[in-house]
Amino acid sequence: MPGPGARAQPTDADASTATRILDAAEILFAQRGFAGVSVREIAGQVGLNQGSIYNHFPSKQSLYEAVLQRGLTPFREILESAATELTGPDARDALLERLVDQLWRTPNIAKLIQREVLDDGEVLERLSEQWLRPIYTAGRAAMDAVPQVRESWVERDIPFVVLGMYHFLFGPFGSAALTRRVIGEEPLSEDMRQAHIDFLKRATHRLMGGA
Amino acid sequence: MPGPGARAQPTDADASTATRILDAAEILFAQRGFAGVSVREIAGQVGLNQGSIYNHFPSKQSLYEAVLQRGLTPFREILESAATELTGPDARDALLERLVDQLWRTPNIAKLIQREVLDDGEVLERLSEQWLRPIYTAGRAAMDAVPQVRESWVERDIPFVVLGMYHFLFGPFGSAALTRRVIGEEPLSEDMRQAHIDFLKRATHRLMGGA
Amino acid sequence: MPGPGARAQPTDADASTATRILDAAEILFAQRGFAGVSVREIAGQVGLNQGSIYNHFPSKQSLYEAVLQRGLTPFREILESAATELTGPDARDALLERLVDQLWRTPNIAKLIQREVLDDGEVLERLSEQWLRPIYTAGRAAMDAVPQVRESWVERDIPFVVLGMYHFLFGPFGSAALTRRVIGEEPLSEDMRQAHIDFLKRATHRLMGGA
Amino acid sequence: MPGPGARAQPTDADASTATRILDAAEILFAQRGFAGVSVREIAGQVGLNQGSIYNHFPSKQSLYEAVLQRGLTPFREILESAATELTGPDARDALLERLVDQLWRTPNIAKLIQREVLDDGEVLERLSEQWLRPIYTAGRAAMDAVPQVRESWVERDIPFVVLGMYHFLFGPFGSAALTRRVIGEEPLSEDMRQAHIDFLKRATHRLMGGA
DNA sequence: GATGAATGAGGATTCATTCAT
DNA sequence: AATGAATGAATCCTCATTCAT
Repeated sequence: MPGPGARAQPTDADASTATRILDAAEILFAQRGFAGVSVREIAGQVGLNQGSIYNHFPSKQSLYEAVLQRGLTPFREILESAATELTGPDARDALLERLVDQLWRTPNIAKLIQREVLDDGEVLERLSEQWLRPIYTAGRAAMDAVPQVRESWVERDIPFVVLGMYHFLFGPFGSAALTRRVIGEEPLSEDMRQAHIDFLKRATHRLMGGA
Repeated sequence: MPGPGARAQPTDADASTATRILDAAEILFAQRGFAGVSVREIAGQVGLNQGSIYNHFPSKQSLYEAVLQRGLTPFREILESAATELTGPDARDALLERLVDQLWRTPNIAKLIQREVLDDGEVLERLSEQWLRPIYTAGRAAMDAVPQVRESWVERDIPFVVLGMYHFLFGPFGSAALTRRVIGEEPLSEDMRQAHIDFLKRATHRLMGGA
Repeated sequence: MPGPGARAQPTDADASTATRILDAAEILFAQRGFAGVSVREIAGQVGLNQGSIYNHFPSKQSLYEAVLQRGLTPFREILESAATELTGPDARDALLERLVDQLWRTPNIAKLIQREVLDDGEVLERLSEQWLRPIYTAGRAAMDAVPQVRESWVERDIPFVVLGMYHFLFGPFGSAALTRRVIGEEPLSEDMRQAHIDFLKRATHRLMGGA
Repeated sequence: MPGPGARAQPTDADASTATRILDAAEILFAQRGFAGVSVREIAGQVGLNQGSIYNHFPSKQSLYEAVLQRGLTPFREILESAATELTGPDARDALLERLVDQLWRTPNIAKLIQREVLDDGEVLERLSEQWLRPIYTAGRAAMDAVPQVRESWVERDIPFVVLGMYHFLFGPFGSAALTRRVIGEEPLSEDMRQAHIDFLKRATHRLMGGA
């Protein structure tokens, strides 16, 4: 089983070329965004000629989308099963754990998602309509069903609580630089991973008013 | 007094050219990042020839930095005064209020900061060393002085609490698209601004273990 | 009396602006050629705004020509008087001395002339037709009148002898870098000036077959 | 065997693209200098898109250096073998002949070298340290060994004699325009080539005091 | 006369993409 | 599949020149 950040390392030479391209692209796009990365650079990272990329992906845009698609698929699966089962604190904790687990497996994807959110890109549009809105609705329903939540937040807070959950989940990846520079800890260590999971449960519990 | 998002609208034609360039650049850089914006586009937005930009800023990079510098100055002032006075819950709430206030005044800057954090850019480096680290140290000291905090979090959580505060503050701007698409609310409305401030206080209070 | 290379130093602030522009332009054009120098750079050297140049010269090209014109005028006068008097070795030596003298007074002009020759520029065209060809004709007639020359060179050599004279005269300026780097002497020193004059006489005497 | 000025004509369409670029660049750089030539113009001369140049040379500067490098290599070889064998008048004449021969093969290079000397460029720096200074030292030693030279020049003249040799060699190429305009002869004709060689030997002999 | 700002053309270089080999 | 070379558009930036102030 690959450890966290598996794709953050340069990939084995014997992986399929398409996979190696995806891996390199994922890292670079996560580091500098779509516009900040050139096809040449990706090719160079893979040890490939610039034009060879186009034997595997019809365009830079489609390569980018393939990266996202590959990275999002596990989340889609997690969310799909969750949407119907969000019944109580335990289910919520289980969901959180699976999400955090997956995020730590592909931290570049976490960054890419945050970039997409910042860019308000097309991918976000599709993502929103298909996965996030349903999950949000389910999540709100679940929260509404918990008396402690209803009592501890006013209606107006709820969106922020949800957004807060998003940031609690994704933040550590997008803010890795901040952690390193300001807090002085290596953000993607196994140590931090454990701490992230623990914190998430405690913080959620607290935000949920003790439930 | 200019309302929230003052600089989000194209600026008056009678403002100084440099200011109009800064305004246009701020909006575009916030929307699409440094690499995603061309000098030509900025110039076009101002109604200027491409080369005329260089009568006011020696390079695209320096224009970008000027945007950040202008946007960060108010925060610098807020943080400067705060660093010495972070004495208790009231001081904390006051600081939060001033920060949120400023963020809502210049939401583009909030996005730009999040982009800088994602990019781990040079600006972040300077920012970290000069202001964020000191503020973090002061903030941690303040938190350590509060018994409720010490009791309610384990040592390991603290960095996440701090990061969480960052996300509570900045998140709504960077995630505006998410709010609009998933939650279905207009994220930069006056309504949301009020809700943001209220939520922040409540959430902080709660994260601080009731203090 | 100004020493050699008078115009090679930045000029007095109280000289007329046009003169200061000419001085700066002369130095820069000599160093890097017409295409290698920008109007902005000249203006900067004079401490003037870019546009101010155009209060004194209608275009970069015309400034360049003014530099040449100013620099060439003394030579024109020398050559004009010489063309009619080139009667024997003494007249020849006197002409040489006056030419070398003038060249050392304005070494930048010497370089500029060599650049013009390399570029086969328009200035060279006018120069050739008006002064150089007449002087050449007169010079050849003078040489033909000297038995030692007739005897010591074949007809075919004469153009090269003349060209050689040109290079003996102008070479040390255009090749100043060579002198400095290869021979290891400071090429524009007073010492070298004296040596140049002495050498020229000896070399000419020798090339002229002892006359 | 290619005649003189072989590279002065636009090159065969079936030569390698890099070679055709080098050929076009050599001609243009010789005519107008580095700053006076645009990449677009070189590309146009080769019938290539502007950007295609960069498939063969990473920058204009490096293309320029490649032109020089290619042109200088034969001289390097000539000088390398000569530096050790400069034993007497015959060796000197042989060296001269080989140099003139090579210069007439690549007259553009002769002009380029003169431009470099005028510009005091980086190439000149490297050239000086590696080839010219050693050759100069060897040449001076050779001259010092010849009694006629010692007797016919004063110590102070020697650098000028050496510079004079340089100009006798390279002058006709850089001054081609002068020859054409003032003397009225076609400077790069086979006729002139022969005359150049003959003159050089005679002039050298004379400058060397008959040796 | 000087200035700062404007302009359009052109500077070198990079871009994503195509295509023959 | 992979490559090297080609392309046209776009990149940032500098150019000479103009003009209102």
